[in-house]
Amino acid sequence: MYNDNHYQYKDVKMRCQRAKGQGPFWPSNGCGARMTAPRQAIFRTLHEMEGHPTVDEIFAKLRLQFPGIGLATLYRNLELLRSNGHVSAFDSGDGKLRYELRQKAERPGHHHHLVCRSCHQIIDYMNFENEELELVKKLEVHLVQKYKYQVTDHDITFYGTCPNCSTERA
Amino acid sequence: MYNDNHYQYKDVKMRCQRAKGQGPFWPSNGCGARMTAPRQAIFRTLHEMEGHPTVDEIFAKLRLQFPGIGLATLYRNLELLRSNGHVSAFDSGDGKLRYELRQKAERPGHHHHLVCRSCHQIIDYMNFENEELELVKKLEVHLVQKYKYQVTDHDITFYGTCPNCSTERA
DNA sequence: TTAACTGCAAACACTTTGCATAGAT
DNA sequence: ATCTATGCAAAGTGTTTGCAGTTAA
Repeated sequence: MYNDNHYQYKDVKMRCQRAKGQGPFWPSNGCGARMTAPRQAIFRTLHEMEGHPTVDEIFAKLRLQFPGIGLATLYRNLELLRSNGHVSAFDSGDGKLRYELRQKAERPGHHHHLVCRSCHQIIDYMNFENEELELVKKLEVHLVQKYKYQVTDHDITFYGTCPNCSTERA
Repeated sequence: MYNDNHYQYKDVKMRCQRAKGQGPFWPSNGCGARMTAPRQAIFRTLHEMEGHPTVDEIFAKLRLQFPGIGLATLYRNLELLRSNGHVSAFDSGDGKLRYELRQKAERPGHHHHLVCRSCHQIIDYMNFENEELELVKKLEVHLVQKYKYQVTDHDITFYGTCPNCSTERA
């Protein structure tokens, strides 16, 4: 049973996950995905969170608003969102997946990550110029030609040691 | 007990993991790391393997040469090697870590990854020109200045669908 | 009305840890 | 002689799955 039902639907468009070429949006499109209160709460929580929360961080916050929700529901929805492209999953090296809304509003420019190998802090950066975009485009075209991959996205991550961890060791 | 002892030490230089500024190399440097038969076999196996094997793939091959070795030993050594920088760990998105010798010989040029979101196949590519190197350098300098990170390395990954998985879905 | 979704708990897969023993230096 | 590494098994951790009941459409 859903323990809490006071959230209203948002204008969330969820692409159909099962068939291609079918009506692409939720709700009532015949592709199966339904908007429920727990799912609604998950969207809401993700929108409210900053950074790259882990599943348990999301779950903790979620439970404040929606006490009865189960962890499995969160996992199932995150996977659904990921496969729909609404959310991206990211492994910072500590074994826990971290999630992030792909577009909090309307594609605010993609960013990349700067990860501390020691404490797993993650910094976003988005200092890309045309230069980067050109290079990436070039690489993509090359990869498509050479390997016949349909490239959908990319990820650039720098690893290192954050100021805190540097001074700790020094 | 070590069940197999017919491997000889190699000229593997393992950086000390515990203190900085101390004698940096193994063996007999006082930093604690010792070369043992199982460890030797792990090095050897990694050298022999292509691609980005998972732990169980490494373990399977390892057992052929060194039947008595324990899985925990492999994990412990991979972590040691990773922290020493001899090996890099990489998550392709299927939840299993994949390992790769950082330098099979003498830094043969780093490569990046092209990952299939569907079957998790990984292709290496190394088509980087000066262009890329310059861009990356520029970004690194920027990141160091702005965030005070000591950047040690980076990773560029393209995601998409491989030819096999594309045709399967079509 | 029916097919999707949920919560719970049990199962899972991968990794880490405790401990007594073996081994490198 | 000392202190690290090993193998085994048990514990841990994060994630997935089976199921009976609930709910969106």
